[in-house]
Amino acid sequence: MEEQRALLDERFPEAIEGKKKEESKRLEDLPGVSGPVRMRLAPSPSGPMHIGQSRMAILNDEYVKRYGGTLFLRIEDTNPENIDPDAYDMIPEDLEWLGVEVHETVIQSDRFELYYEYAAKLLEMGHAYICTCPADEWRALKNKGVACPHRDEAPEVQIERWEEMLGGEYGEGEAVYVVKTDLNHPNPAIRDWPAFRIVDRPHPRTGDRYRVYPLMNFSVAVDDHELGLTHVLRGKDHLNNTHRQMYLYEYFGWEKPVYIHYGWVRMKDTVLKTSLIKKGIREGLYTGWDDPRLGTLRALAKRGISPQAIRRYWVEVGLKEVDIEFSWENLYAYNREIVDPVAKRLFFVPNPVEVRVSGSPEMRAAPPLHPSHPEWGAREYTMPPEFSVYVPADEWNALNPGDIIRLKDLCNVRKTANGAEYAGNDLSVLKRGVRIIQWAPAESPPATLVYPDGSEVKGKVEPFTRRCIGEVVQFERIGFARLWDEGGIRAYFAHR
RNA sequence: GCUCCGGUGGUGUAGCCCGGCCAAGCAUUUCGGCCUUUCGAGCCGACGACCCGGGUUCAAAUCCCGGCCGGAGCACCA
Repeated sequence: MEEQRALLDERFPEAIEGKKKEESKRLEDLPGVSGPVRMRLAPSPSGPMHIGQSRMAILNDEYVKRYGGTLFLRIEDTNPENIDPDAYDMIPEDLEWLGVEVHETVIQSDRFELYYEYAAKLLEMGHAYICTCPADEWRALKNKGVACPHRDEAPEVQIERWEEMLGGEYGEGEAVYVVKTDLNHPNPAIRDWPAFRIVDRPHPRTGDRYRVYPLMNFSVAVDDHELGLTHVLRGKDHLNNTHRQMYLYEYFGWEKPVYIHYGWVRMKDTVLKTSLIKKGIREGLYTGWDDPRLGTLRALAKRGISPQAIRRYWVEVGLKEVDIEFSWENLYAYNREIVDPVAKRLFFVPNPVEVRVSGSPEMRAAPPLHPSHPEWGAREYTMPPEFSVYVPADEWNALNPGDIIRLKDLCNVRKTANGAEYAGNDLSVLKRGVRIIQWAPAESPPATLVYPDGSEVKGKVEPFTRRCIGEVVQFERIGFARLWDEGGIRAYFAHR
């Protein structure tokens, strides 16, 4: 694929750039930009990235590239119960594939001391407390707008309890660090929120060195400030979190970044949920993170969906707060535009039937590798007299004896009672409505075409296919697919 | 239930802030036609939308009110 890309760049730079310019819409300008921007991607390391998550990556990258500045990758691994150690490597790999340029990476589990420092300060200022009530009691009180007994105790007492919490005096669930906001806030989601909790489970990176873990709202706010972010792009599911975090900004007197909340993306028929995928892989339902049925970037890459198409898609979608329906059709259309000019044409014969053609002379077939680029050459096959070919069974069986059909770029044949006979090479029969089908020579290797729904179709591919492993090709009359050698040729279908 | 968002063709989006140039633009899909030894690409054309109801105004997709519909959050997850 990389080679194809290079080829395209070299020979037809205008094919990429020109099109992009005239057809791509420009992303809306970011409000409040004065000078370089500082933005972030903040995935949690629970698995590789999926198409949904690529939105924030692409959009952040687009803006940092437009305005100049710094893009941080911040791995949010403050919940030891939801970490896949492999994700620390998979996420950067996925970002690189997407063409997202990360300037600096920070990992939150390296920064516990920093969070603790701010936590202590906040206690001293009287804006937080350690609560040792049972969780449900505390929550019930809060929902009624009532302070729990610990809320109003003096900062010295709070500090002391905090030290005890850090020192291991409490077990899981026995103490929690809560940030005070406003108990009478009309939105109960905004009222006092927990900022640190105790977890005994070892962390994949820090082991059992820490047991007091910051919750997302605290670590995110501290890091957003520490990294000097100017703009934060986040899903609107974080709207309330933004409100919560604003209290920290107020208490500490920090300058606030510009927040932009974008809507949800509904994705029908696509498995995105990391936990479900993981379960599926474990149980053998999926072949791996790149199973073609999944919405992971790895799965899309395997099928030959290009990162450029994904970028184009998200740029078109933009940053509105409305929820949207993800459109595979639109993504495929963009991908087709990118892949069509570079994909070699090949014949795949699904459910093949072998047909003997009698009465033919020796022939040379040379179907072009690409109809728009004759200079790329052709796939060349010499057909002996009386040759055999594979053709699609359903199309062949639909013919009646005496019917003529054209083998593309080879010759015409007439169906007979038990085979076929040569019927000349006159192209004018096409005007009379003779159909053209693809074919594969007798010595063709088998191949399997794997569809995104997981179904597979067995067939034959012309021998040239062996030389295209790794590439995205177009099987004529079928569609685009990417070729892999997995102990036999397997083609993963992208789209028509 | 409470709090907060939002509603432009099948899908996505432009316009809405600063009412008229919007009898609504673009992309994609679908359907025709041309071209083509692929049912791909390309070219040409067509269908298709301002959630509803009031109000303000000479004039509303754009402003105001009400309703309806959709979504998010209300975790010691992120």
